[in-house]
Amino acid sequence: MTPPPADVPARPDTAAAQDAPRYDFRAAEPKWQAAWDARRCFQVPDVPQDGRPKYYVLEMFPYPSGKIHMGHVRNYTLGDVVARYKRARGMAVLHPMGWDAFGLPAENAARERGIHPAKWTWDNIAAMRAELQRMGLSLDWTREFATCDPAYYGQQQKLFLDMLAAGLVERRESWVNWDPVDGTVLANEQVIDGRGWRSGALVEKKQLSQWFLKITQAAPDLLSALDGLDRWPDRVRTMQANWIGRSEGARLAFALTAAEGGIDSVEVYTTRPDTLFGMSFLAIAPEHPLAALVAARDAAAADFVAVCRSKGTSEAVIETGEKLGYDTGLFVQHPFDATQRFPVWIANFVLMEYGTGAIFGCPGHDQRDLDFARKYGLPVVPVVLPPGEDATRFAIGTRAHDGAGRMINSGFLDGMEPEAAKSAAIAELARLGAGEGVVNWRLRDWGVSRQRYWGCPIPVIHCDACGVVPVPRADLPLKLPEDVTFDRPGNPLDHHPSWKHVNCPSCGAAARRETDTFDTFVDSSWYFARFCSPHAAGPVDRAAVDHWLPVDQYIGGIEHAILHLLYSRFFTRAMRATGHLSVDEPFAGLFTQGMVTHESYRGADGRWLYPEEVTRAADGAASHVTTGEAVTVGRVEAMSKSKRNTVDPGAIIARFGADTARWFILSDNPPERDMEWTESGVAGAYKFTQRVFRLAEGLAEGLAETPDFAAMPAEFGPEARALRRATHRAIAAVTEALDGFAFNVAVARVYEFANAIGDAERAAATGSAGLDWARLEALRMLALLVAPMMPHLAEEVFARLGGSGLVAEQSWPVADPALTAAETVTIAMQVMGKLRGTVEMPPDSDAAAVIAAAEAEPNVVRALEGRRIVKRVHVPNRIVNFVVAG
RNA sequence: GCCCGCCUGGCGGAAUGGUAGACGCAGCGGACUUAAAAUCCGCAGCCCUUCGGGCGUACCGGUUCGAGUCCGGUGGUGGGCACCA
Repeated sequence: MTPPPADVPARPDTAAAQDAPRYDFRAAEPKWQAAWDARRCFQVPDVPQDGRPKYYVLEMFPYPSGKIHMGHVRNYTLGDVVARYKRARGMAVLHPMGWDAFGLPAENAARERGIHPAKWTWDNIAAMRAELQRMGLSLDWTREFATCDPAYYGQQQKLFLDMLAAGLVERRESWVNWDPVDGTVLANEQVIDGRGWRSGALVEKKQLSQWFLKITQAAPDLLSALDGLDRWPDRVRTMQANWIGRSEGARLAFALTAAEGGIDSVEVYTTRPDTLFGMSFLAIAPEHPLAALVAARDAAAADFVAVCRSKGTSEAVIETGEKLGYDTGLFVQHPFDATQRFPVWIANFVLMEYGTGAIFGCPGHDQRDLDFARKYGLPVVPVVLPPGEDATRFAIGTRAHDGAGRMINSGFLDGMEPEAAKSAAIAELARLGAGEGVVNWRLRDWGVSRQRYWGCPIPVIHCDACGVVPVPRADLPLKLPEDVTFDRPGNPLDHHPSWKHVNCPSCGAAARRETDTFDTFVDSSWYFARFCSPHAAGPVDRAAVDHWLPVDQYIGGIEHAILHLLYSRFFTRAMRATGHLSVDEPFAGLFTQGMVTHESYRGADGRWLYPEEVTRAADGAASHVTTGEAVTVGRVEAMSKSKRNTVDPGAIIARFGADTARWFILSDNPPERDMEWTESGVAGAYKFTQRVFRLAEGLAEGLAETPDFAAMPAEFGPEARALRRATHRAIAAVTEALDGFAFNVAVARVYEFANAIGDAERAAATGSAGLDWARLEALRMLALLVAPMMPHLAEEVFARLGGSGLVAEQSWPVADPALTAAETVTIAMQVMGKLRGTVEMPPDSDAAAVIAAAEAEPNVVRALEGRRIVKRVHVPNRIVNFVVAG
């Protein structure tokens, strides 16, 4: 075990400090967790009858990697604060937890270490569950499930068959990243610089027949319903809207001057039909059917297509790579002027998945087209003249002009603005029968087939006579075979000796099971619904989902802003269409948290070092704890295993306690921002847990007997009144902060409150009337206010102050407005917006009184000297501002 | 490349268009202690010589009596880009 860094206090359990009473979290945390458990504080029925309003809090469930990381601690702490707070506010809170348990890492572990994916996964779940339970989360563990359990994925298979029957599923060809050496499909993240991560082989695109969920059918609804998601962050809604990508444009056909293998025209989608007269070439995707025809007779074209194919399927790679083209020698005619001909190029930046897989190139007004035209010496004709430019001299340089202006060089469109020209061009295309105005969507159908073992089997059978036949429902769940090996490349399901060989349920002839499994995004697209009735015989219990859905507050990482959330929104619609639930949106409220970051460290030899291997001297110099060699402190960045800048939550909780970890993670900064984990921050949070405990002990020990909380004194002295004002202001402020997800502000208000209690403790010797009672009130309220954040400490303090029952079962306190009112307000006095002083006034003083007070202030008088007051601005209880002339 | 964020003292951050820097961390000074740790109290944006004044929320510009906050642009930095979860 490595010694603690120099700036962290000695281990609390061995620290000297015999004089100060110490909060023993090691005893308290398990004790209160057991107490909550015994009282089943956090369990709710599938269909409650007690009339409390429902509140469903959900954090994105974890992938069971084996250990929780700080991102989990942050996510589940945020959710737990909400759950505990809403429960205290009188709501029936559903707060479940489970495991997103299928996925690639389990197969990687199997290949690398020979562990079966199931054993690896279930062992990881057991370890992570224990860690989560030590955090003291208010979870209903009776609802726990893992997606790799047939009890879950069998229900998912039923949902799929329902969607198949409802016409929401389709089988078709699509392109995948193929590793020819490993004989396997690669995820984009497994393609590194165009090569397979394990084999190093050049990756190629390959076409496979795959299952698709028809999410594009829902595109208009998925887009328009975003408006109603008013408790989602705007940026997530914007990102989804852009992803769905509705655009208005034109679809038009360009006739080839000579037909190629039966193809006599190329269809193009464009959002800029107004710029058709600026065309200088036509470009098709390397996967376009016409490209294949050309490649069949032209070896150089075939080579070019093969090079493009080696780039993989990632859009980021395609769009950032060098723009390359191949001139096919073919020509198309301009739809408005058949005498004009343009070359047809195959271009690597044209995406087959978007529009029609072909574009017309207008270099003057599209940057990508311009880059391409400059590279290959194609003409650049400006057709939109920017305002203030001279048509006879305007030319495009290295920047395409995509802004406003008037049409030039454009025949019948000349003089129009682009918007009008779009309509006119579309009308003309329609008149000529060459094209039409269309709405296009960027969103593509959701390919759910994966050539992997550790996923939910797709429940269909392929029969030569009958085609695709669903697995009979009586045979569900269709379980994964357990006797699989990972000693050779490819999908173990595919080369299992017997699993895929079945008889056709329809005709009885020999047939083959589908050996693909579902994308793990399918598993996570309906788990929130299953949590409502995790033991139901069907996918969901209708009464349970009707009661609990939608999720009132969903919390997770911003990295899921698009795919997971969009797929879940689609799945909810598909489940409604197939009669499983009634809501149309799964998540009424969404909160996206930032990442947890840490400094990174490198030793003299360039190796990354773990934080516990590094110690910092007083001057900030870093060195290795054992060798003493100098350490380079690197950037603060997201915790990752490769940079070794991770901090193990298990170690933190063992050393400082769960409440300390929770408190620090909440206090550091606003939850939507990235937070930096620092050792001094944890130490500070730990000190505060002790301070709260000491404040409570200070009252309990300083008095012969604890005041009777039920008997409020008739009279309070000035100190007691001040404390009571602080107490009720803290209640109001913490409540407001929690409602607004401003947990760091809630923490700050608690600190202020604790400072006020400390002041009262020192004043206690004066014997101020009612002060002991006010201190008891303050400390009990403090316990209630910190309870969502530090639940164990809250219970301990509350119990020591004579509270009966559990804090977890107490109602949230309510501030008394009579006690929170201010006696005076501070009004800022400005001259021309510059602060010249402040004045104390009774609240809601009228303008004349405030202005008179300001004009009597020497500093203001000095600033006004020799100037004429033009205007006096008065904002009640805030400021007075003199506008002067001269 | 495209889409979306973020940028305030040494650090994390606070601030319905109305006193910028609450609160915490680190720091400095003091109390307590034989001493240290722990604890408690106080100070603290930068600059000018003080009463007082100037500057200051990445940078440039705009709207406003008044801008960290609203608008336009620039720079830096982070997330996503469809088979990682």
